[in-house]
Amino acid sequence: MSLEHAVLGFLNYEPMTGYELKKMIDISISHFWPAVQSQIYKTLFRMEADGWLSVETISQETRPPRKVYTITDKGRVEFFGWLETPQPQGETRIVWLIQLFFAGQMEDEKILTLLRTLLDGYQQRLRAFNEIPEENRETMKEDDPRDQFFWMLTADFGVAQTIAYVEWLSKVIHAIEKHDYTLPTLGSHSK
Amino acid sequence: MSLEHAVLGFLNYEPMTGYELKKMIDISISHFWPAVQSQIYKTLFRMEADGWLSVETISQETRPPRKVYTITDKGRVEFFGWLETPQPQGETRIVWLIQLFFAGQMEDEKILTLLRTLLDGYQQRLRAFNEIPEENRETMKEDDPRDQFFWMLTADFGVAQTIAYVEWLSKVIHAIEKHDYTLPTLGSHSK
DNA sequence: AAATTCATGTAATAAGTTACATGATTCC
DNA sequence: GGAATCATGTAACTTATTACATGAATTT
Repeated sequence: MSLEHAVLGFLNYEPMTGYELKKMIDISISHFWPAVQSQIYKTLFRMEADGWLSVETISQETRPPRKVYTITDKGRVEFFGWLETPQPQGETRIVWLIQLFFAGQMEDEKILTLLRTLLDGYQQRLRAFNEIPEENRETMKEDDPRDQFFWMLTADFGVAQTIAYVEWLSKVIHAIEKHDYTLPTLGSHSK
Repeated sequence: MSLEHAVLGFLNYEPMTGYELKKMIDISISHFWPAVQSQIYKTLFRMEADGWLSVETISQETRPPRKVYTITDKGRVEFFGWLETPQPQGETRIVWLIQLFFAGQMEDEKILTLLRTLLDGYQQRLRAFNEIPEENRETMKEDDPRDQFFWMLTADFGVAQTIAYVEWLSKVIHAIEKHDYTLPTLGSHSK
């Protein structure tokens, strides 16, 4: 499982609780690998049982005890082995492409409404991406600049992908608006 | 679940068996919504119980009986309701982006090896996409040209997305080759 | 006064994958 | 002779989501 290795990666920077991990994931890798709280806790439990992590439970008066997880040597070996192992191409599951596949059965106006809503959503997403660096630049100030480069790269990927979606949706919307049902010629993409 | 609605969409063209559905899915929507055989059979069973499909079992001498599924009125209502309902932006789960996120801990050469393997894979995928239309054009010859347009659109999306990945990976590879760790400026993407 | 933060967890459900099982027929 | 096609299914497992539960302290 990949969440496990993401957790190892984070804990290799510094020990953390599940709660803190959740926050880290949300502001970093969640746009290509989201994780909900319950899954993180379950994963940490399993990883500790597997000897990849050790736990230190620190009692608090008013709150539940903090369970601080630390990566073990075994975990570190696992992590670095994984880190240089080629991983499969990711999966893209896009429900609205199923809709589009069957859109021949819909009126143009209804299709256009759907597509415009999608375009709008992705444009918003693009704006959200551009606000990420402002928010995080402060947080990362003191970290290794080479680390920072790779962190930013993944955000840059998100931007590139979203731009591709926006451009593609615009193209399709214009084609349908002009009732131009010329079959897209798959090979003829410029560049 | 979306597989259910994809099944409704296919059965709205014509009644089919699970086996035939599997083949249809493989040559059409599998690149953005794959489905394994066991899942299709399970889904068909559930959908029939829900009254979205009806079954006709046709015995055969040597083989298991063909179970031909037909969409019901209830299923058709469900399908067309779903078809015009806005769906969420898809999810992209890409393991190698987790690797890249933590790549600060790896040597440049190892990162480059990973990235070149990925680039190669996506370029192959691109070539595979360009061979799709040749294969399917015959199969689709007699179908509604408006349907055909939307079918090809989803393949075109696959191409566009893969090109975006290829270009992005090339960019990153070149940057690392030149040891240019300038932080990507997220807002500055040309068009 | 209400919402957010901190901090843990469980239970139920859904969705998807892997692997197994059967077995004749037809194509290479 | 071996692989692919046709055609069904089950069982175990993994991964992820949703929803519930608790409860003080702090911020808005």
